[in-house]
Amino acid sequence: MGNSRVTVREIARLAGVSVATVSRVSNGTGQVSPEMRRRVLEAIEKHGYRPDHLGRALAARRHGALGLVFPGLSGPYFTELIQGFESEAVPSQASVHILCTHLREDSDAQVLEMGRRVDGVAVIGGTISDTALSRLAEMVPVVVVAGEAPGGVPSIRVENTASMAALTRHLLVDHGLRDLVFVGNPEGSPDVTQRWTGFLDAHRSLGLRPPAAPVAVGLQQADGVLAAERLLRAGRGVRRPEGVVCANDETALGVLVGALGRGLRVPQDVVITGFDDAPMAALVTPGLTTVRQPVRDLAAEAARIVLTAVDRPGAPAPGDLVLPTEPVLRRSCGCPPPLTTGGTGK
Amino acid sequence: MGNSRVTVREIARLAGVSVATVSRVSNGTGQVSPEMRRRVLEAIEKHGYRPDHLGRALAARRHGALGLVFPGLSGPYFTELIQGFESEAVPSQASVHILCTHLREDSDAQVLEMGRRVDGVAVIGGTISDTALSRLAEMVPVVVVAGEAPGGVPSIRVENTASMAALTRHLLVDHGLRDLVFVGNPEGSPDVTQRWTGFLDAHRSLGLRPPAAPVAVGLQQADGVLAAERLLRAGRGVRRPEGVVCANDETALGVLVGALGRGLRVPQDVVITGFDDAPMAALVTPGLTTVRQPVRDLAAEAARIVLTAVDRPGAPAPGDLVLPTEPVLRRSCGCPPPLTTGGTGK
DNA sequence: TTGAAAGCGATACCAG
DNA sequence: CTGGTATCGCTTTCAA
Repeated sequence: MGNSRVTVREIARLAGVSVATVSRVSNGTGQVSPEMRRRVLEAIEKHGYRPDHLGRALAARRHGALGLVFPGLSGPYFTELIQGFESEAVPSQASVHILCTHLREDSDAQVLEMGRRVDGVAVIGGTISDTALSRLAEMVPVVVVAGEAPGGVPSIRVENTASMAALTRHLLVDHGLRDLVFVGNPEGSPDVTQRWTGFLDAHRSLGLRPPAAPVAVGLQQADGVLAAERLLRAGRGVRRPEGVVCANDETALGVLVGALGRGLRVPQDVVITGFDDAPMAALVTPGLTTVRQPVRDLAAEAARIVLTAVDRPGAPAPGDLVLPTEPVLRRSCGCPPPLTTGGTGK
Repeated sequence: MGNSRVTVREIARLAGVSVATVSRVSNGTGQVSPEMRRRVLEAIEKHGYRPDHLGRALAARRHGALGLVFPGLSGPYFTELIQGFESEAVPSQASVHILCTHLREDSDAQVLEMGRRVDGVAVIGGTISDTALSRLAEMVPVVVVAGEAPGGVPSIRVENTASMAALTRHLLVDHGLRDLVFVGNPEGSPDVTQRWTGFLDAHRSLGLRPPAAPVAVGLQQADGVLAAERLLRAGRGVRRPEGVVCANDETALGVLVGALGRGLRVPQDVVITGFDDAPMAALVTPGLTTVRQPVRDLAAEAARIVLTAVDRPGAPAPGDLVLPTEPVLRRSCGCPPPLTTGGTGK
């Protein structure tokens, strides 16, 4: 009961009305007499008619879809991002197209192709070239998430530098640590670049010499394990750092696993910090000191920006939004355990 | 230099040819004289014409898009799944729509709505109701991934029961362990159901009594930490299990972190195993004993099945595919460390 | 209030 | 080879 191949014309014929009337009824637009409406609804019901998305989209010249471009999604961060984005898109009847440019050569072309299939796009910072980004922005509304956007393109990100500097200062001043290392590749993502900058800033403002270079690894847990292997191997001339400041929670957890697996005690033998405040951060033993960032809100707001731009092509660009972040001190930096389990703040 | 608002008619007029010829040139179909072709290409180039996706889709009555439905993506498993799916879809010019039904009430309706926007859908098992699945299958080709499909709908999954039984037997027989527990919720996903069955089978075939119930938690790392808290708390009358068999690697890693964080030694104090052979499994210390499953292939094959069905509507359903899996014995079950780091296999 | 008809942008059949 | 034209399914003037 309800072949999906039924068209407006079909319904119009069966109800003995014009296609215009069927369209009006099925969209609730315009005025239709009760009698006509009844006849149409009956036919619609009986044949399970649902207006074809393509026909409608072509007439409206609107896809009813939003795009989301990733470098190569992995881990809780991207999961949150997708869900936050969806939480705004779905209620607006917009489906979500995703594209992982991960390691592909033709990613610029693919993103442009996506631009022809959606009404607007959110691009994660550091994913495609600025030229591609600008060209994309010429075809549809675009917002850059967690990164800098070329002129005219709005962006949204979280505060990285100051909070990472604060966290680093906490380690240097409150815990009196020296020999900190930074785990993460500043080349890879704008977020990491800014966090590395914050790490350096903290050192400099205290007149301390920061390490010359970061431990440039990726952002996955496995990368953290690799970093731990490099940093924490027993003895061997190389001095073990007092603290490992990681670009995100995932790598921090990887380092933590690596440390614990080697029999090291955290924070007594080595201090470890992350960035994100992922669910795991509060659960591991010891709890992970980190910086809380509102990933879900970030993505939801990105979706809102794009949707608004789609609805009102004339509106002024929203510029660059920066969402606040907040250090969360737990046991892994040497702070005393909180009175209740879990995080410090509510 | 190329406004995207140019249409076939525009190009036709500018090149002094008919729209049919423009279409032929831009699609490479039919025969066109070199002279015409040159004129058309020139106009196309000059105005940066690219055929509109909606117009084309409507004419072809084909969206050029595939859908992927998740329960609520999280962790490396879903990451792999998406990338595997994309790896097949993208070369076929199909964009990927995703939908996370996670915790939403109207997920059935949303999946049906998706069915109207794509040419075919892959649904992760246990995500939507069987009725919704059947109705979806009436509108577009569908394949169920990692789950059972109602009659007529093809499915693809990995072998779970036998490999989990083999792994469990290994613990019971080769390592002489008793008091094993299973971490994972069989209600939540078909994969877990089958793994729990395998766990039970191994006990029964050896005449041993398995635990009455699993530790029913989710599939994320955080759930593993919670399970560890419940299972490994010090002393307290409750006897600590000798081995913790987890439904996937993520929870196993969570349990591992929980165990190490409590100062327990693995495998000496407690044995831990997973399922997936995620990248982390080979990297942690001790290496995680697990079962390797080809997640990427699973998703790629799912995409292939859908694409084939889309291209050849008449073709017979491919039935139910089961991809092989393979136990990977590492240190966490008590096996001796391998000669080289990493897994046992190649 | 209702219907006829003109698009939306592209494809493909059928003559010429 | 090439062009005119119907068609895909729906929305939306514009008259009646």
